[in-house]
Amino acid sequence: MDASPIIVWLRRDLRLADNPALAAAAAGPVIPVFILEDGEEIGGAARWWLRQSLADLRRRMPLLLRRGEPARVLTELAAETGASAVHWNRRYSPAGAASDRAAAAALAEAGVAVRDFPGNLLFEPWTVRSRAGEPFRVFTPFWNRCREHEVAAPLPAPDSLRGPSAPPRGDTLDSWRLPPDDPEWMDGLAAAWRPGEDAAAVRLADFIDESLDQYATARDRPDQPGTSRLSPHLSFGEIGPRQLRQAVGAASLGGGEPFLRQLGWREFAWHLLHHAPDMDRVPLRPEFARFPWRSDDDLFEAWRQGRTGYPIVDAGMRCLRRTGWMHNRVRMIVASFLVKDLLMPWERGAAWFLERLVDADLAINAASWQWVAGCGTDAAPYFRIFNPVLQGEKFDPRGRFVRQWVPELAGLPDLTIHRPWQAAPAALAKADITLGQSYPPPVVDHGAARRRALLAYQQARGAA
DNA sequence: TGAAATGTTGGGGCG
DNA sequence: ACGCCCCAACATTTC
Repeated sequence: MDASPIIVWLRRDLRLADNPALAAAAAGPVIPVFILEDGEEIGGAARWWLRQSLADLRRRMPLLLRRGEPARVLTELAAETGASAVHWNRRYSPAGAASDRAAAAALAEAGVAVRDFPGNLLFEPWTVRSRAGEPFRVFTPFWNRCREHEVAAPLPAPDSLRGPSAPPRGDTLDSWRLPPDDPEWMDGLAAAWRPGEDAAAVRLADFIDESLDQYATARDRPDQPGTSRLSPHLSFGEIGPRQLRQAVGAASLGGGEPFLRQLGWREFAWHLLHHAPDMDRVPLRPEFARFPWRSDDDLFEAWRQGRTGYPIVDAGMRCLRRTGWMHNRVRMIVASFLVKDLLMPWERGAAWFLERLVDADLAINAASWQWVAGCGTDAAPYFRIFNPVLQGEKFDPRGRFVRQWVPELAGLPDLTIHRPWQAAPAALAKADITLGQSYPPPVVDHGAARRRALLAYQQARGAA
């Protein structure tokens, strides 16, 4: 007689390798299921990625698709298939954890065993504590403490997966209509990315071969391919952090430490969100609740479309629109510009990032925007204001990145590519640029904007 | 994981 | 030869 099957509920862990929930079930018949949850908030670019990633996974395992409330879907599926247990790898967002608790309760009620596993983070957020037993609020001591913890080695993919003798039926992927009906920017995503576990492994191997050794310095250069570009693969769990840690550690190249440190920021963000579940909406520093933001739809639209008149900002925003991704250095620059030069509330920028980033990650996004805005606990001080011209000249010195995404400026010489309004009339004419027509003049003067931001900060601090 | 304002120093032009 | 001034260049402070 066939052993009763185990349901493996896959979420943002769309992989076969290093998947503890799957590995623990694979000895007998397995029913892997992905559930499209009612009311789940997922941005347009992420929906596109999810569609591709699920399609890829279904070519490699008999993945069942169902939609609805997980507690109901899973109890029904267990009853239908006679499954004895449901496995999953834990998730850590407030909504995700609540949904998991509800599912666990319903399954227990129905007499179905539940086993949950760690696998999407290196360290469970509640296990990292200071000597005093408190959660950390500053990155460096957090990361130092993490290094004292053991990390399990990644698990191999199961040798084989066996389904039940009578496989249940589910939805078709197409019926979910995941990607928005907007071909204009879907094409850009398709040209830039190949979702899926195999593609993630190739990307990791290429990164280690080509870029890891110089990562410490090259990672700051948007004009060079120095970063891993693994973020969307990691976000969807096509590769797990333990796999990254092992692969990079084994390479023992120069960039290993700084790369793992970046993984550390991911861990820290989820640590913070675990202990401050409203961090995506509420500033961690309470005095920022009364900050005099100036929401302005026209300026926000200029930022979103990449028409601020600051080339490095516009290049980044257009790259995001087109590819669903932006270099981390450029994310800091455009975020600083929105929050400090335009005095716009950081939540508006955060919402746009979640809508358009293929690597949209609730915790990292909230922690990073709060870091830039200065309202996080371990944040850049508010008076630390990026100058978009100097940042551009420092990190894109030949203007290669700007020329790629703001082609109307391509004819300007390197000397003025980051400050076209200072180019000589002859140089503008030669490059076929008319400021105000082919390219906008700066929407704000950075010097004046900086002074205004400092004033607003003092005002908010005084009022607190 | 800043940048601007302010302070200090030392070489060289010049009367 | 000497003192004075100018101003890069660098360092420190401030936001």
